[in-house]
Amino acid sequence: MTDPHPRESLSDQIRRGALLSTDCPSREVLKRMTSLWGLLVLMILRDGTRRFSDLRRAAAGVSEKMLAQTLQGLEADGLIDRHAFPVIPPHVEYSLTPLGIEAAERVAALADWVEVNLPRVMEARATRLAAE
Amino acid sequence: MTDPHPRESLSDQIRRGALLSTDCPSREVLKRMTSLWGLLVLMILRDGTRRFSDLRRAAAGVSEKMLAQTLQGLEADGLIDRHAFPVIPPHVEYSLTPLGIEAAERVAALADWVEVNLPRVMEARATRLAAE
DNA sequence: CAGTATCCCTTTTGATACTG
DNA sequence: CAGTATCAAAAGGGATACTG
Repeated sequence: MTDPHPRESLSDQIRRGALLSTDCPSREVLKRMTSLWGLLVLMILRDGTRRFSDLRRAAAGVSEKMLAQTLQGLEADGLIDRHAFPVIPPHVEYSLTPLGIEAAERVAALADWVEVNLPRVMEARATRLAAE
Repeated sequence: MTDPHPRESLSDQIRRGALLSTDCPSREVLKRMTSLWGLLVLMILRDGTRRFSDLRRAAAGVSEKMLAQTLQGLEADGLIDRHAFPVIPPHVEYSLTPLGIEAAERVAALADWVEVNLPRVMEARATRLAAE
């Protein structure tokens, strides 16, 4: 079994097809982080610990199924912690791990860039539309 | 028509549902940037101008349909430039716009983080698996 | 070469109902 | 409360054939 991530530049990895190739796990990790709900969960949890139902409210529009799926994926990746209190009714809290804090920062940087530059993007779309 | 992006903190926008709400265009922009092919195209073009067929080779596995669709989306967003030479056979070159260069940097930062920290993520997944 | 058009299959997602 | 199970709807994406 060869290491799919030798020490070479990122663009070299792209050329070699290692980065994000179908069989590279990084693709899945990136997907979970940049999916709409994954991204929202990471950003919401930057503000602190949240319960399942809090997250449902904060990530407006998410279904129970998708939220549960998203949380499980991020937890498996080690980006968030799940702490269940053994009480009835159930009480479960989610929070970012140190790894998740780092990840959330990058994701937030990207989302922030889009928010800040959205006017420029919208202008580009309008200009293009007007030209037709 | 009210401005969906007033000057308030990002987390306030999330709470208000403005960021990435179904009817906010930022969601679509982010989606194009973080889609597998969108991300790859942005990163490949960081190395310089490429022709359509070059991109097909560089982004191994992409279909003509998806590449064309991706390029049109990124072009409409003002992230890449399309320059068609009026010759036969056709010759079309794609490159990053100044806006696209900024965007590509953020995307690359995220992808780099995932690549660098993949071992930590994989370890988290393995640990979790072993605990069952 | 650089696409577009069409068909079809797979994956994703949402609604709803149910459980510990 | 915090999920799981199930089914139907919708979107995503590939293979192929065709065009300027």
